[in-house]
Amino acid sequence: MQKELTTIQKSILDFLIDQIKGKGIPPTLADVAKHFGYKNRATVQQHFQAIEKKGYIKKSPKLSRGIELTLEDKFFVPRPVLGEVAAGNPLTIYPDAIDTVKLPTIAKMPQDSFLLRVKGDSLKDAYIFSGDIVIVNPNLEPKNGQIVVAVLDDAAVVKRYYKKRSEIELVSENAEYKPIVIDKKYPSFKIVGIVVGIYRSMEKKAG
Amino acid sequence: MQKELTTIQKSILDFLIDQIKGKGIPPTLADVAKHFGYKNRATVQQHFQAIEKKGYIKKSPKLSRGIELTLEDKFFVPRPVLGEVAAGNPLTIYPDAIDTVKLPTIAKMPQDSFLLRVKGDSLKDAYIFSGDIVIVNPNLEPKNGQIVVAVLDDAAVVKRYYKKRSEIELVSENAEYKPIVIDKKYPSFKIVGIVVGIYRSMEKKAG
DNA sequence: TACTTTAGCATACAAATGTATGGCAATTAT
DNA sequence: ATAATTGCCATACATTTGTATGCTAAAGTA
Repeated sequence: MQKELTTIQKSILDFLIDQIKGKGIPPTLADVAKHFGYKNRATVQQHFQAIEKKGYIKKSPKLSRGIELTLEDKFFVPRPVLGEVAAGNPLTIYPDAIDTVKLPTIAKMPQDSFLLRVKGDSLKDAYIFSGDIVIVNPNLEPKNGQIVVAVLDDAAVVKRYYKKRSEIELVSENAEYKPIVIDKKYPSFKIVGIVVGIYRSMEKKAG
Repeated sequence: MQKELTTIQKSILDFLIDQIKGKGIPPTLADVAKHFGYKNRATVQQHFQAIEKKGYIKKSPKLSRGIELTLEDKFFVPRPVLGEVAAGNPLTIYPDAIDTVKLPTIAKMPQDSFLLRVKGDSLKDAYIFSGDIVIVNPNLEPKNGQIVVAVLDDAAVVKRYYKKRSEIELVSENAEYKPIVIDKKYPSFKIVGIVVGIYRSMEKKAG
């Protein structure tokens, strides 16, 4: 059983995961200190010791960057699924994480990106299906033809994005659904992010 | 265009790949020196310079373990893609997808899953498409109805698995392809593993 | 109140690490 | 024959890196 991490310890562990999974190489004490604005490596050192004591990482003494994640089998990283998003008709976004999926480490998770589970089949011609997990990057500008997550009056949809002169079209890749057309001035409309990847677990589907 | 590596440079690069892929963290000069029996780090240093000059790696100056591989896809950094596998007709497994990875290396992989890129559309009704990455676990026994990777005469296929009395049926989820029926005694048939997940990147598909 | 945990700082030090320079022998190319 | 490349070694040096120790302060707990 693992003890609870404090908020700061958690954020440091997140940074470690981010670096190891993202950059492929664990950071040094100095790297972490710099990232968090610490003036001293010893501060990070002590955080590492605390995190290791609680069993979340393992350190190889004297070895530079000798930090290993002990979390899991390394092939999958647990990530929170923030909500459900409709590929057909709009669905409500839940404020808290609704689920956790084990995301394969190959899946590129850019900084700040998050996961949503897709409901509905309006994107079936784009090969996205109900139950799939989409990886959403909120820091990218949508380009025409990309699949985006958008919010309309507190409901979220996954659609293909097309910018027109004075309006934005959100298109389903399923003839049964008609495009949603939004005037640019529409108040409660917002692009949440771009879908950069899809993951689907086969574990429970045997037939 | 990349220049040819010498035999020694190649073996050092192989070691680098092996460490980065396998251990997850690039080695230091001293690590490499020790592995090859060099009495001096400078020797490795010079090999690195030569290899970098030829474009196979990139070094971050002054940074410990600051070696990056430039060959690869980067998208699949944590795991090499071992080859392509046919969802339609059998396809040969390419050993040169990443030139150091051959099928036997499966045994060498520290964890228990590997990746294959799917070609063909025979599983489109199972929502797996050409270009998708399937995550394969070789340590599971196939159950009826599960999607498996199998090898038939040096070619690999992804199909749904059904065990009959005296034979095994590999079924495509696409009416255009007929099931492959294999007698259990068939010599060059082997189940490689079970597909436990699918990952698809959207990066390059903008339309 | 006293004690523990958390969070941060400063300083000091040994070892690890990357780098620069020069030397030497063998091979290969010009 | 000369030059360039390859492969390896030695030494020296500045940083980087991990570690140890002690100090301060805030917050929570017994």
